Amino acid sequence: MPRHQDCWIFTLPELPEVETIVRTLKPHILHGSILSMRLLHRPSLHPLSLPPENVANLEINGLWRRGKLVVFDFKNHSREASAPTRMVIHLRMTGALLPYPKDFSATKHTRCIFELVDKSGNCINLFFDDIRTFGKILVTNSILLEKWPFWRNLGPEPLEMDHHILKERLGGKKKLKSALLDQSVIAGIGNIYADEALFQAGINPMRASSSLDDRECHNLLAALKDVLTRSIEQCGSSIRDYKDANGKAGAFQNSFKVYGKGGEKCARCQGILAKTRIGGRTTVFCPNCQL
DNA sequence: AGCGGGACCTGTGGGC
DNA sequence: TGCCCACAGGTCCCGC
Repeated sequence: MPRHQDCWIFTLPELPEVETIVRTLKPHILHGSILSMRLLHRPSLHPLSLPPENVANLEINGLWRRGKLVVFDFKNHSREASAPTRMVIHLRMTGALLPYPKDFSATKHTRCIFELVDKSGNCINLFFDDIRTFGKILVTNSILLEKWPFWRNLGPEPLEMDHHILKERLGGKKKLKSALLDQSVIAGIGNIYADEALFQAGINPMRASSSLDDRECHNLLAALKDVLTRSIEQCGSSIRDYKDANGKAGAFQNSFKVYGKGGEKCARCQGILAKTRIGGRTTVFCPNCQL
């Protein structure tokens, strides 16, 4: 049976894409119950995870985002101490969470299937599809979760930050671009929004992160909030069009000023955008506008 | 401590 | 048409 997902799928899910996924998934699964978890690909389970067998009869009473992570909160009906109270999914590069009626089958990229009953009593399969298999599922509880350094060290949310905090967070010795991608400095920023925000703020990505003054930190945070907020309003960015995506793709890719545009003209000064690598990541910026 | 490089992975696209 | 290879990205890990 052909798939016609009601939720967006993305490559490279960063903060706005994960926010969009959470928002579109909520009406389908919030206050539903996960009956079971069928793991089809072992490596997709996080090494710190409780076993999939522990997932049984868990009511989803919270679904939210932290950085690039999707977080499920469970109410435990079985009252067993071993029952998970939380599940965290990192989609990494190509992960997707797709709810379908239960008679839809897996694809070759399906790594896990959650069988659930929604709040109206309909049977739903929530598919975790992941082409490149970098994504991880962590079934956990609040105590176990704190043993995961990535979670414990996750930096503050950029949309809830003020620029004094950003200045403090950027006080290390990294290059600015690397600092923005470091999830322990600030949560949720990936390659796309780092480059877009740095361009909008007119700041060179190769600068030492601690070299930014108050005004520059203020401008950078304003730019970050602006690109993230505008992207969320447009349901994120879709880098590649999945052929079966039912036309529901994000639109913010049409607003990119620098990402993927190395060698093209700068929209501001008409100079040529430079493409380089910083911290192993492709970085595009305008050497003329970004000082 | 930070940085570069490699590893992990697969689909895509350019060059020949 | 087909083959090869670079490339894309987030995070971890290793060695300098």
